[in-house]
This record gives sequence, C-alpha cells and structure tokens, in this order.
Amino acid sequence: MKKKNKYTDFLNIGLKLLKWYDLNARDLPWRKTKNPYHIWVCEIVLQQTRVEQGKNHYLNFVERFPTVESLSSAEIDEVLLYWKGLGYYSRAINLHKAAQQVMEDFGGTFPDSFSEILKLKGVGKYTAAAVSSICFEEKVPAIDGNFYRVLSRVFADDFDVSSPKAYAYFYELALLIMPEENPGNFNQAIMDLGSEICKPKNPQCEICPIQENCLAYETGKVLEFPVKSKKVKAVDLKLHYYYIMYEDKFLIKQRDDSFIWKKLYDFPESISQELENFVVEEKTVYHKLTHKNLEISISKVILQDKTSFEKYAQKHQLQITDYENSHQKSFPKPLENYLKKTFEN
DNA sequence: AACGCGGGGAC
DNA sequence: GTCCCAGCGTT
Repeated sequence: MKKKNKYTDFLNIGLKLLKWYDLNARDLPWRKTKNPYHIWVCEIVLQQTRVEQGKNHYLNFVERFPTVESLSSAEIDEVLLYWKGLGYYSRAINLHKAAQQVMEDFGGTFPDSFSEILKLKGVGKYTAAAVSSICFEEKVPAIDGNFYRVLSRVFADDFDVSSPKAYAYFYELALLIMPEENPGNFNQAIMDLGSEICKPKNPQCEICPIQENCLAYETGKVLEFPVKSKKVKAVDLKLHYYYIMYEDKFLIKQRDDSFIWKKLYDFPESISQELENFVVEEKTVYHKLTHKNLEISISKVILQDKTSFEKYAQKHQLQITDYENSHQKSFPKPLENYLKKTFEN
C-alpha cells in the first residue's frame, strides 16, 4: 500500500486539532457563552495580553457592563477604571467608542459577520475573525501570534512573521488545514495549542497531537520558527511630576489621548514660579515598559494655605482629590505605586 | 512599511 | 537582561 504523503494531508491536521480540542480545551470563562458582545470584549482584553493576566479584568468588565448598551452609556473614566493595569489603554477608549457605534450604526444589535464586525473601532482582522467564527460559525481563520508560530513550525516556513505581508501569507496556509465545520473551535484549538503545547520556549512536542505532521519537529528545528526580523529597541525617557498637596488632598489632571497612558490621570508636569519655594523633596522611581525605560522624578510640594491651594487648582485646571477618591480614577502603574507608598506610611 | 502603545510572566 | 502575549491605529 502506498503511503500517503503526511505533509500534504493538510485537512487531516485541522481535523486532528478539532478532536484534540474536544478533549483538551482549557476551561475559560468566555467559553461558556456565544454572546458576541462578551466574546468581543474578551478578544479586546486579550490582545497582546496573556490569559492569566486578562481573565479577571474580563470577568469584572462584563459584570459591570453586561450589555453593549450599558457600555455605550458609561462614562469613559469608569470604563478606564475597569481597564486599570491592563495597558494599551486605547483599547478601552476604542471599545467604548465601538459600543456607541453598535448603538448608532447597528441599531443596538451586535454585527454578525466578519466584514461588519471589522467596521468597529479597535477591531482588526484578527478580532473580527475570532468573533465571527466563534459566535457565527463563519469560516475565517483568526491569525494571531499563536497561528504564526504553529503554522510556521508545521510547515517549517521561514516567512518573516513581522512582515506586513505575513497576515495574508499565513491566511492562505491556514485555509489549507481549516475544516469546513466548527471554525470557531478550530481557531480556539490553535490558540490552546499555541499557548499550552506549541510554546515559544519549551514546546511540549512529546504530547503534541500533530507532532507527526510537523516538519520543524521532524527536522529538529522547532525553535528556529517562527522567523521574526523586527527588533525592538527600548528608549530612555524622563518624566517629571509635581505632587502638590495640602493636608490630605493633592492635585491631578487627565492625560490627553496621545503618547502613553491615554486618558489616564496623573500629576501636573510643571509648576508656576510661585510654588518653587514649597518643594520639599524629590523622589525618583524607575519603570520599565516594553519599549521604554522610564525615569520618573516626583517633586513633592506642600502648601499650607487652603485658599491658595484651591486657587492654584482652579487657575491651572487641576482636580483636587484625596487618596480615597483617587481609587475612582485610573492612574499609570508607577504613579499608583507612588500613591500607595505615600499613603500607607 | 514602520512605529507607538503597557504590563506582566517565563526563562 | 530578552522575548512574547487571543493586535490595532496612525503616518
């Protein structure tokens, strides 16, 4: 009997993954629902974010905003409060805008196809594919980091995944192995395989359901894939803040939606001459972001006079708050840490 | 095509 | 320290 070429038996790979998923799917909260609004929120939360990091944020978010209508009518500050600590804050801003988009452009009904979902702010091809396949059984591969890794290994393909053309390229590869039925499960199977088995480091090839279909495994080159050319360089950046206080109150402002920490709250970044004499100390904290090394110096300014404190706030359009109240706002991580340290002494 | 955008976990 | 994560928007 002639042996079938295992590397060209593409569809079999997809079927194996579906079978594997049936038995090994992770038990995750969003897998109990096909509510497109919830799946959408989940997908946005999990962009560039590990499941363990995003899980609680997802649960809290859909508990507070259970429907697209409830999200659309919320204040952006509260939406950001529920996003606190997740990073990439434009995701929350776009999520909020897109909820209003659903109310206005889609009559309050969440769109039910890839091309319509794609119109939502903050939704790209990956997210539109994930939601439409999971909730509406649309056969479209959700090409994310897991997909790049799994496919480039299975086919031992050195196509540069950091190239803008990678999406289209791997999309075609994905269609080769994607079964007609259960596209949502297929996409989630790739995600689970990528995060549990076909990991960037320490891949668990011994227990991989498609080990015998994997060209990289057979040639002992699993760790050579995926190929990624783009290099990220961290830049050093200095920020200076003024922590202006009177008794237990202090002054904050809201950031704009450019640069880092969009729409989050922080402290004034400058002071007028008259306050220079009231600076009592300066602390420096360091904070590492993915592409930035931040050096943040914070000068403490203590005012003794209530009236001048309030007048200063009004003149420079700063909000007066206290520690208790500041919990209703979303602050960047390093500033949250600073506040915590300041008030827990 | 290249870059900006957070925070955290694994190694 | 490095890499990467259920990516997207802007230029």
